[in-house]
Amino acid sequence: MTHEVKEIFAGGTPPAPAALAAKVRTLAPSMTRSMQRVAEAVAGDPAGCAALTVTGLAELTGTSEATVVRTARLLGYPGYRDLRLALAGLAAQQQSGRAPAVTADIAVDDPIADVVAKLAYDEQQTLADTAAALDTVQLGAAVGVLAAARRIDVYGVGASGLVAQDLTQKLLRIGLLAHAHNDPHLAVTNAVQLRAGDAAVAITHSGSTGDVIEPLRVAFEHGATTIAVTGHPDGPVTQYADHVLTTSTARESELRPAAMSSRTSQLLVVDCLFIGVAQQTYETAAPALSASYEALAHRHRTAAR
Amino acid sequence: MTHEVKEIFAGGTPPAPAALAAKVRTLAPSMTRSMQRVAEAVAGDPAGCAALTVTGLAELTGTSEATVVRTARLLGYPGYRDLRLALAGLAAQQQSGRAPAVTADIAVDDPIADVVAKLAYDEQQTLADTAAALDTVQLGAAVGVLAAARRIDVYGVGASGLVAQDLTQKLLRIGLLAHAHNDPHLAVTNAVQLRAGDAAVAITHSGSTGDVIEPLRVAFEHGATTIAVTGHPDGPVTQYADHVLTTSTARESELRPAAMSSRTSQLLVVDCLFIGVAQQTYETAAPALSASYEALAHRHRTAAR
DNA sequence: CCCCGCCCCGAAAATATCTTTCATACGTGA
DNA sequence: TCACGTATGAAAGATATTTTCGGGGCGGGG
Repeated sequence: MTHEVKEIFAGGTPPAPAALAAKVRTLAPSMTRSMQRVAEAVAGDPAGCAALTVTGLAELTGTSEATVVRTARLLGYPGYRDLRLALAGLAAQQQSGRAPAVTADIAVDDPIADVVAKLAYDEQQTLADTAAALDTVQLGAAVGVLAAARRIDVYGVGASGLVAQDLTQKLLRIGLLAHAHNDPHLAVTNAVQLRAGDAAVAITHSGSTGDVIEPLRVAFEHGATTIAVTGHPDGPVTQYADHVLTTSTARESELRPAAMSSRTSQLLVVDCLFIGVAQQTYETAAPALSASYEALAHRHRTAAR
Repeated sequence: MTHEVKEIFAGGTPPAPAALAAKVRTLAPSMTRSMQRVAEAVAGDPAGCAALTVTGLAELTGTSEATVVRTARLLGYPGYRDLRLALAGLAAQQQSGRAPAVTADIAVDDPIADVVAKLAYDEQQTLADTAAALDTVQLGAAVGVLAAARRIDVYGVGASGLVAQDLTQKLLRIGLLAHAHNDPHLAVTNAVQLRAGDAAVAITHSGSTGDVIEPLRVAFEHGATTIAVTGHPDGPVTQYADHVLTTSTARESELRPAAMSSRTSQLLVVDCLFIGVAQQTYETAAPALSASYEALAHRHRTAAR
């Protein structure tokens, strides 16, 4: 069963071009120890690994050929051969293009200027990873669903709750009927009302937040079209999701909780959703946007510009 | 014998990195007809050829596998396998070189993939700008204020309200007494309670949002230390701010409201504040962080492994 | 005009590489 | 402790690559 799911997922995701490091991080938790060793080697030294055959990489990581192939599959490639090609591409990009730039962790005694630089760099990296790994087909489908939905419910708690509210605020601005639910009970209560033609969006980094999965399940079972925005596409939440949008998972450190970069990633996805929907509903969205600007204008003391 | 010579030559020339087209031209005269066909195909469509096996490329060029291998040798690679890897690298380079052309605005008819690329690029740009423009002295001072504050009130409405909540969530996690106010009336009511030793933070992009300025003024006048996070440091809000943190102002377009990039910018500033405070209060912050992780753990259905 | 020899070229054998299968060992929960 | 499911590597099986080898075109000499 589990394998079936994995294979379907792998099939749906076309071979990643340069978002490999991100994918490794995203999928690392669902990997076995041996596979993690392989993934680590691959992410750590793309150029070096590209020079190795299956057997070589297996020996290097102290595993077997089978494990290497399995890892390649999990990362979304048909086999090791293709992973190797992608690796070669990645290596070439790294070498020619931008600085590989070592992301040092933020330390307790870093001066504040370093903190700013490191944080900015990390968030930029997160954005790049997310954009590279985002499945545009799924995104397009999700946009279509939202644009056509009679009503949109968005679920998220904690840090993801803010992202849910952000999406809702934006959708409301272009005249769509959206609502963000923070309270799990109320969320479920409202989810019961949904039916075919409605849309439900669940936002959860872990992919296993019960408080968010539950309303999505109810919405799903009542016939609403469901969308999951998660960093763990193999988590339980995807069971009830018609469309899955994957956010990138950056490694966290003691001082920097995962919530920070997952939020950046989620916001990018949400922004893409919003722009996509705005494009599709441009006729109504544009006037609605201007209207909301004007309505807000008088809340500013002086026209600041 | 002839082979010996070729091998020596190949050995002396390290695998070409990206100067493949040049090499093809240089060596073309010394190639036989069939080999020229292969070389031409390779130079003309690296990406396409990288996807082909020896047999595939042989068929495409109407030649045989042997000829393909011979061509690869002539180009300086040990065999076709290595040529293929180089080809993949070249293709990746070409593609990435094309990407930076996304400076343009987002148009109504942009395909979804372009939207993703442009949004990601813009937000990255915003981050870079913000980090570069951020006054680390002011930031350091603000961090000191928050770390020492008895109580922290954060004001923000609309999109900035979410940023206010984000900051509050984080500060609460490390054991500080923080509260976000969305309701302007309640915000003012609470601001009256503040006094010296307390801190108030106002978040407003325009710098002229009355609903946010008002509570900050009250807090300021009651002796609290005040911090403004704004994109318009010359706006009214700074009158009542002891410390001003400037967020970057990106141009907005019809489809992309200013709220989008200002939010990115604000979040970076808020993250920097948070990390700074966490550093200064590390002794208490670290245990508080771990505690909040554990408290949350049981809200996840299954340990995602 | 025909013959001879050189070397380009591709078919097929030989080899390397990748993939799949299967049995074992490991860890986990009852 | 046992039973079950899962992870893992050894080896068989399938592909891809490389090598070998002989046919055949082309130019020069007879």
